[in-house]
Amino acid sequence: MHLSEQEIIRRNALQELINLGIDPYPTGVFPVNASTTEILTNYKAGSGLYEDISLAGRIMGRRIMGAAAFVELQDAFGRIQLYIKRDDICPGEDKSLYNTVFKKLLDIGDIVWIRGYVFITQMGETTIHVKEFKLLAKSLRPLPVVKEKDDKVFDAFMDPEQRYRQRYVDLIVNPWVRDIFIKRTRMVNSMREFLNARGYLEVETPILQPLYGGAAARPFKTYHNALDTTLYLRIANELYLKRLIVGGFDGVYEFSKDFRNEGMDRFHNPEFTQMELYVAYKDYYWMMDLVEQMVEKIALDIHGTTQVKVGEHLIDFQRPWKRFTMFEAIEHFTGIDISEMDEKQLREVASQLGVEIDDTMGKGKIIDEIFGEKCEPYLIQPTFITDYPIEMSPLAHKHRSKPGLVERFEAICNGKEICNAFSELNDPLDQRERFEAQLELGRRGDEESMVLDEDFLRALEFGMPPTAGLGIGIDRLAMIMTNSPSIQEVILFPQMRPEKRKEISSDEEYEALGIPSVWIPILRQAGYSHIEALKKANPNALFNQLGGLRKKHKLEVPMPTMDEVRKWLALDSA
RNA sequence: GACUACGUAGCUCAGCAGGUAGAGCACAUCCCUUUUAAGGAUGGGGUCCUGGGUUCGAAUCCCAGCGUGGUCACCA
Repeated sequence: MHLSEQEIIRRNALQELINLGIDPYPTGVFPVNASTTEILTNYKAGSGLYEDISLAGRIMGRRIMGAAAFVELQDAFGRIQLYIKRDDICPGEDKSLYNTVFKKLLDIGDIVWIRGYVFITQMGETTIHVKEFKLLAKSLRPLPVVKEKDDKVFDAFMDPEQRYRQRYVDLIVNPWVRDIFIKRTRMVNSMREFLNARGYLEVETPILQPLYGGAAARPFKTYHNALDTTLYLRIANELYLKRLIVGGFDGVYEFSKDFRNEGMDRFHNPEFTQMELYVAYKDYYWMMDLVEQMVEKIALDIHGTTQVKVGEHLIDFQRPWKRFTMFEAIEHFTGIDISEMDEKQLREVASQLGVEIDDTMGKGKIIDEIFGEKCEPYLIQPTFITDYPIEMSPLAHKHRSKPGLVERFEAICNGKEICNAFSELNDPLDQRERFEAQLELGRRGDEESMVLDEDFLRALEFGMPPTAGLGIGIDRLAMIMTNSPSIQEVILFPQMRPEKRKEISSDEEYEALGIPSVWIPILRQAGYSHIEALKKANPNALFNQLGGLRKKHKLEVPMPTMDEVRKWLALDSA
């Protein structure tokens, strides 16, 4: 394993600690009776508070001045300054706890426990005067050091690749990241409270499904050995929740991790979270009211106000939200009333508006394209769009009065869909026809068409009450509620291409080639970190390179002969 | 999938009329008992993403690949 200079220094420090009889990774319960933020908000000079406190956390900065030092300690809530004075922690003759252990063997990143009392420095900073400290865990890798003054950040750790691959570092170093995920969880908690207060039952349904349904998407496929069968990771849980409505629950919901085998971008992660809710004896109008109430509550719970800043916009979730039918929205943004048009007229409108369509698209798809291009991006404040074309909605109930449409709505916010809901289709014969239309699309090559689920139809045939259903994208909503520009910012471990680790040969492998151990690190540094690379090397070039490195590192070892080098490479010494 | 930008020290970045690799932070040594993004001095640390090509000579120019971001396409 190749270690940087700083890593070697830390490992040496680790060994020295052990030699001093200090366990660098002790176990036990370490009492903590305060937190950083609590102290910073409550402490006042002369208040008599916090005279004997214990804290644990990570060292994030050190300013050493001879026999005293200031340390930045970070716990789960924030940072506080510590003051460590040599003669306080080393009252006797032996000053090694300060001079050696603290000054030389501790580093930024180490996790420590401290005990002391709070005071305020001459600079006015609330600080803990440390009487006692203990190392809880030694850190072997240098942490990026981010500094800040007057809200200006210096050397910010912002490379997205490193931030997402090493989220633990991101969380240590960027306090706003922790904040985003706390808000996300508060959002989920807020929804759960809202739904539980109404008596709906939180359930769990299968993630591994023999048939994937409930949405139009390509699935991930897997295999179960004992059952000798193909299974799919769910793309939605809709059909299972509706089975539960058939079963007699009158309100069920699930926070569902769903999986779709499609492209990734700043709005799509292959695994994402939806909350789906189904309530019997209700319709989509009723569901709109529920969504308004729930999202308004979320904004209030997270921000204490209904107004949320998202990018350039201030979005206000206060009820009631604007409502448009899809036809009204299109007329509003384009001035064209398409409600009575046939497919030919729609095609003309599309080309007139510069909306790209192709011959395979039917009426519903064309309308959807026009809406997606001309309306959706401009809907910034939360808006309900209702009454979608039937072709696009194979699981939604026919509109009670408008032919060709279904009782469906989406809430659009910041130019993006945040939820999708309908009066659920509960007519089993109609549902069978819709599935068959989907099968036809599949036969024509649509890879995302739905598959026919006989068991689901059987359930509907037993009778499902009129039901309102809702799917709400948790990641998308979290992006809005935390003002995050990308889905990766609201998923702790977003999907990334697997990190390729460079293969590095062990010392034994080098030695097996007859290479003296002193040369092994030199060879690695010269670029031959794997013996295969070494075997391919040109012996003359290698020989010269070794000579150079020997000089550079002032090595006291004899230079190998050309013959020896050729032997390492398994060449005849000709 | 297409286009585009980027990939240099642990971190943030400079260097690109091709000529021996730089800064700040971090790290090491020494001096400093209330400092604060950075006290002072000195010093160490690089397969300049990988592989080819052009060239006497490539971090720099060209090609390919890998990785990441952005835009577009796809994703109701």
